[in-house]
Amino acid sequence: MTVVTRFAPSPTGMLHIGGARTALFNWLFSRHHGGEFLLRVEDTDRERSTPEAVDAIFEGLDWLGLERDREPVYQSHNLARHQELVRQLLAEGKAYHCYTTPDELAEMRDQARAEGRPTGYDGRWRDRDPSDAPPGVTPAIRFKAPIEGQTIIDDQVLGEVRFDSAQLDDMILLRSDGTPTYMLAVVADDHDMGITHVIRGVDHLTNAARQIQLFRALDWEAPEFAHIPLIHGSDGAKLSKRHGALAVGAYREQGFLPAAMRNFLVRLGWSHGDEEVFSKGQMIDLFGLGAVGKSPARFDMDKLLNVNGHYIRQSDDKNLVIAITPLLQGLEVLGFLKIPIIRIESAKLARVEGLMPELKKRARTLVELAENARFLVTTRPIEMIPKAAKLLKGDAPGLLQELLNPLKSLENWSTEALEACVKQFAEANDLKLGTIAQPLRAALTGSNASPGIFDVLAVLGREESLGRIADAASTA
RNA sequence: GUCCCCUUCGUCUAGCGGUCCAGGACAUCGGCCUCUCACGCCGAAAACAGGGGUUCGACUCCCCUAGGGGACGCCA
Repeated sequence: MTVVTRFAPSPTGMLHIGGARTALFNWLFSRHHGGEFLLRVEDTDRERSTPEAVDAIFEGLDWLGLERDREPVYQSHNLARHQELVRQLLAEGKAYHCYTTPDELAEMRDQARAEGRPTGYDGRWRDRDPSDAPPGVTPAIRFKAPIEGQTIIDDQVLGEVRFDSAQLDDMILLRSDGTPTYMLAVVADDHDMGITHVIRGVDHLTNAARQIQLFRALDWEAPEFAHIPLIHGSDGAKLSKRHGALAVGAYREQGFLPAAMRNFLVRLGWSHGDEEVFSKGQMIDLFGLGAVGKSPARFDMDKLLNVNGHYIRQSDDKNLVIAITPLLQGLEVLGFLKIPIIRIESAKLARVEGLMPELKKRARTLVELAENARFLVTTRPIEMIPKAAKLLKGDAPGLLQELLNPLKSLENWSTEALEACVKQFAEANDLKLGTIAQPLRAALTGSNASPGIFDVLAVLGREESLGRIADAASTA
């Protein structure tokens, strides 16, 4: 049997971190088994679904590298089939018309809660004669759920979970306006799409029980279910925008790499011994539902940052330059067009690439990387941060002025030669290296922290370096 | 309120009855490297929620309590 999984978001919002992980697990599971990963847009909701949200979800999945097989299914397109199924259930006596109004329902729930009873629908129209139907009320259609016994979910992550059937009320299959509800649509579409494994958040656990009942009523075999624990915020509460429930697009903007995101996400709930780093291929090889934990995980930004830093260090220098070039240019939005504010000559980009091996050790996001590389592409006189300006007080300008001479006469502008030259200068003047290196750093980078100063000198080149040093020397 | 699920260092987790005075990673704190900041390396501190069982032996199995989470819509 070929494994077929699906990711079924409702396009009422962005693709957030929890949804992304659900998608990842479904994708990994299908890839591991050489099966298919499908996408279904659950847009049975009236106005709440938007095309923008659909686009955002597709973009998010693309960015994460979770390619789908087959074209996405739009649940709303299956309206006729859903309605037909309800007619069938009705004809078989497995569903019935319910004339209870929303107000009555609310009243019923309040009372049940007050009396300590389950708050579900009490089945008041289940066996009532249709001739009792009040005039002017268009009925909804409810499922005639089994009253006795238990419904058992053999969950691939949680194990066996049982619900007393009495606990599961008669859910609505078709709204009074004739549109199908989620519960019916999911079952119908999962069956029609040939879904073999449903992997989703535990918030769907009770739904699984209801859906199993529906599968039985329809005489269909239910898929396997796997309910994965939710992701909580750093304070243990439900994940909200305050602590990371951002759209995946927001993470891209913050400079996270898809590979890092995948690695971070897969480790939230899944593990393989002591291993922390997994390539796409390794994840696919190793992933299994048996190694998925049952307890909820908290979102940890520090860990994400660390993982991202790791992947940045592993990345190819050229690719990193390409990735940060737009950040370096800055983008001005004019209508639909994004236009670079600054044109950067290729010679300057070459500097960035030259220093990249050093730069990438110091960044945990692409945004940070770009910021740290910015001094390489700015034009003289460069800006100084306050801490750098401070380094250029006192003797510093004078020392830099003196350093200019040996530097100017240097034949070979290489890291090694530059290091030898500056060290010799320090020794000759009885200075600790730091005494000259720090002002030099400020002069060249405008900052008090940067990659090794000799590397910076070498990458900046003779002319630019000398110019920047002269600029700083004349601040006195 | 009813039902369901979960519970190992601050966080993510390893552990599937003895190999555990509990291992890894992030974060934290020391140290080394050192021109700064990083990277890297070395080291430290840090957990089996509590109580009962079962067993020769429980982090591992069962029960209870506590805490946390989820579901209870003519939303998905």
